[in-house]
Amino acid sequence: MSSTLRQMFSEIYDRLQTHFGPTHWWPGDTPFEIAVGAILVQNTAWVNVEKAIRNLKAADMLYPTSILHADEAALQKLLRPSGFFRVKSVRLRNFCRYFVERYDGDFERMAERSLEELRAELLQVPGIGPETADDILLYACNKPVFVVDAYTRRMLSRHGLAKSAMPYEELRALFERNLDSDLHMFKEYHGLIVSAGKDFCRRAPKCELCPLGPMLKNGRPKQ
DNA sequence: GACCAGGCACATC
DNA sequence: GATGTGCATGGT
Repeated sequence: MSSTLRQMFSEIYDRLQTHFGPTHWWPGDTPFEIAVGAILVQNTAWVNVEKAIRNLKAADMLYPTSILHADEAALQKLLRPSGFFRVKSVRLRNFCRYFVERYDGDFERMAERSLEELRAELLQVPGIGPETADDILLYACNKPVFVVDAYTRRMLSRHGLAKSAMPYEELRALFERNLDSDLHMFKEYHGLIVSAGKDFCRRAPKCELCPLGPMLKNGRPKQ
């Protein structure tokens, strides 16, 4: 059974890759922009996050110290299009404070530490939960961790591979147990799930266009 | 005009 | 420890 799951996770990746090609996920010019996006995208559509990031860039504010010392009302105004702007301004500042005080705003220095140490630290920052921490670890710090998000849950539950209520850590472990630990592949796998989630799995209970459709039946691989 | 979107923290039971 | 709720904008 374990080897079956392993084969299945591998085939899911292959099929998505064949269908979508390279995703080059996550979008963002710098690791800091990636971290900001990871916080702003919490329970929010990405198109709205892009607007807020554009605002930050236009205001020349997309730097840890700029955000840290920004006027609260001014920061909130820039974040407005991404929703939840009052909590997000606080969460963004919490991350920037940690990042500047501990690593002098330098992702290379941050990445010198181990995955486990960084994950524990990030989860201590108020406003950074498991998914946001793993986004930052994988795409900004280049640590091989598998990101689980709403699309991932949806894909697994739609295809009968896991219950959507399964806790985050269990889902992450499920992937990490059944995949080789490979940074590039983890980045692409998540990018592919996002692509598939956006294009095929948003509403339909059965997504007939889904590249995984023909493979999965009741959670078992179809020969 | 309802409903949803790549979460998280906190309160309550 | 499970479950519910506030946070808020913008697209469908």
